[in-house]
Amino acid sequence: MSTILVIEDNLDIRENICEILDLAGYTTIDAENGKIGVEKAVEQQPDLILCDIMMPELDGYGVLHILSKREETLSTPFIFLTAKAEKSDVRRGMNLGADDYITKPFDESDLLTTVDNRLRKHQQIGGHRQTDHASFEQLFANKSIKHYSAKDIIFRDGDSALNIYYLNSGKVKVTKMNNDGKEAVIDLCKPGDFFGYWSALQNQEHSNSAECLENSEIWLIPSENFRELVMENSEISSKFLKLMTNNLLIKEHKILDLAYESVRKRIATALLDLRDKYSTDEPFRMKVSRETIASMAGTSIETAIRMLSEFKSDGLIEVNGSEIHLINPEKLGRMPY
Amino acid sequence: MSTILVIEDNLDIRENICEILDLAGYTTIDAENGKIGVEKAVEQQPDLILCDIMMPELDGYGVLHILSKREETLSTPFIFLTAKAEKSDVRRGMNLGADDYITKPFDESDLLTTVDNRLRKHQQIGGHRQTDHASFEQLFANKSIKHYSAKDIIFRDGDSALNIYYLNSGKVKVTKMNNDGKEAVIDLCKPGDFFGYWSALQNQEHSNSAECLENSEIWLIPSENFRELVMENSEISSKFLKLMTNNLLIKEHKILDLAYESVRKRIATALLDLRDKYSTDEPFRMKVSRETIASMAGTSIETAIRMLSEFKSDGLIEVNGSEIHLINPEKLGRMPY
DNA sequence: CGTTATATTGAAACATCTCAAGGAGGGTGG
DNA sequence: CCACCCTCCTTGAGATGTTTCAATATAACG
Repeated sequence: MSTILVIEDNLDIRENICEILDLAGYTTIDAENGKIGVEKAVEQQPDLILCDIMMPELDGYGVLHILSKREETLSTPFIFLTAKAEKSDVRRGMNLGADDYITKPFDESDLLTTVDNRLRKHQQIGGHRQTDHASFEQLFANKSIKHYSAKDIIFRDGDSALNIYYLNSGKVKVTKMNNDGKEAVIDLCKPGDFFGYWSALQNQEHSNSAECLENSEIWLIPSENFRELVMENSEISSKFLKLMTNNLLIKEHKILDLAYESVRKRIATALLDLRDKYSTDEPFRMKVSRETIASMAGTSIETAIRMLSEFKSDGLIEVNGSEIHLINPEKLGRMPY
Repeated sequence: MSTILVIEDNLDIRENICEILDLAGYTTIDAENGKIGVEKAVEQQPDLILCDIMMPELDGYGVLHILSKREETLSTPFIFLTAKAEKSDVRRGMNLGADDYITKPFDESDLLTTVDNRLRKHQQIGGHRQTDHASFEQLFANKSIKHYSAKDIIFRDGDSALNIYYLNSGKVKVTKMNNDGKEAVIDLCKPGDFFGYWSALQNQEHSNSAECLENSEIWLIPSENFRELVMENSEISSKFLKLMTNNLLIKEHKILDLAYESVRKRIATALLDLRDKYSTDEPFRMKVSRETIASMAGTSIETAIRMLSEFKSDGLIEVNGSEIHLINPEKLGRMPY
């Protein structure tokens, strides 16, 4: 579980926050002023920092300023605590690079939701931003850029893997079809993801198909280049190893789900997956075809719809047309059956 | 599909063989004598060679002798065609390094089964032998060797990934359990396979468990070493990239199967998977618990048993106790529902 | 504004799971 | 060497979850 540093001068508030976070299963570190906060942040590298603005010694702005210069903490999510929602305070904090803010007094769920969202978002971006760094320039040296619209097929099962693909913007689903023409979603790609590279590594044909879910800009990298770089450049090969590891772990999990979980639960998981990939901001709403949802959960469209109606009457989601709106994602995740 | 070189001086027989193989979907190359055969073998590097023994110019032994010296063909499966099953002929051929032999006259299924088996076996060994080469010595430099008996747990979900594992001999299954305690087989390992390295790469805890199916010798490599080597040594990292690619493709397929195939078909697939991993020699027979089969197919033990009884009454398999014997694997693979 | 694609619902057919009970084999200790 | 226990395998029958087919409603699009 994640570690959270709480920097707050008021003892009561500090203890209260730590207690709530502890109960929610986070590990907490506390600091009673800005100076100590900075020290502990650099030393212990927490996964997220909650920090009061008004403090003696060194105020919240100062803490943020320092931490955003240091290598160790520069990308740690930073949330301000402000006594009252003074617009100007908040604006200044956000301009300095804070990720979010919470106004005091707050209730438990405010705190937990905000913390949770930021942690999740950070993991995504962490996975994302890594890719457009350093030695990846080489990889993109011979890229060609293509634009696709929704429903365009990027490649099909059986096409020879001439390129690997980097999704710069948009949404893409990677699917695989069985002999009866039923389709399963193997992967959902968000901006910053690579896809179609497994087969390219083996110098084979694509074993799956890729289709755009909305207008997308995709970078094509010749497989040849990719293979060479992977062989030579250990930075790139280890990056891809990590990508594939992640992928494998996700697929393992998916196998387990498909083997033994009920459709109801699989649909819930599909919705949460969609949120994790594509949430821009809470509350999460999104346009997805029922077909996509069904093929993410490995079930028929009708069954998928039935489950959605159940969720709707349970007050977990709202639906209008193809737009789905997650009202209570937490409960969706805790679904017992 | 694979390419097969047929070396045979008798025109009728040669054409007959090629025709059968063509119909079965193989690409064929033919050669009317040993000399031409050698030339074509070196030039076109077929995936398998069928070769008559008695031929003018250069006989079958000669062909085998030459080809087993050449880099290009040294590991290509080589099957002799002998006019009558003269024991001595056959023995001499096998001593020279032939992989199998077919006695003329033969019927279609003889030919196809033998060819099929050899191709499959070769792929396995190819996948296996690769690993104990060259720079893998470094990987094994700090290994410790452990012996486990059947049903021993090697690691559990949640253990920290201190080592990666190489199965030197025996059989291991890697499984993952869901909250209800139901287990799915994620991977079956045969000698020469690595396992438990995904989590080690990420410096995380194991996300699955590994259990021996029979007495096994396992080499443990400290994760630390492994991670360092992967970073530095591009030969190793690219080898593992390939391993993971394969793994991903297999898992993709498994996801599709679990999503939409009937239990009947999934059980058939599980049996064939077992054969592909563990067949020592045809006909295939093996001891596997019903539980393992069930968790490979993602179903309950009872259902797995019911399917096995169906297969039994359809004459596809034979069962005594926990030993299963595949009588008609081809038909098992072509199972329509 | 019509036409097509997509979403929704119902009811029956079907596959699979669960629970329950019995059988076969293998090993252990008396 | 036999009786017993334990584990694993097998079968039955009812309950349940899921799919399918068919009909209708709604949304999307040019």
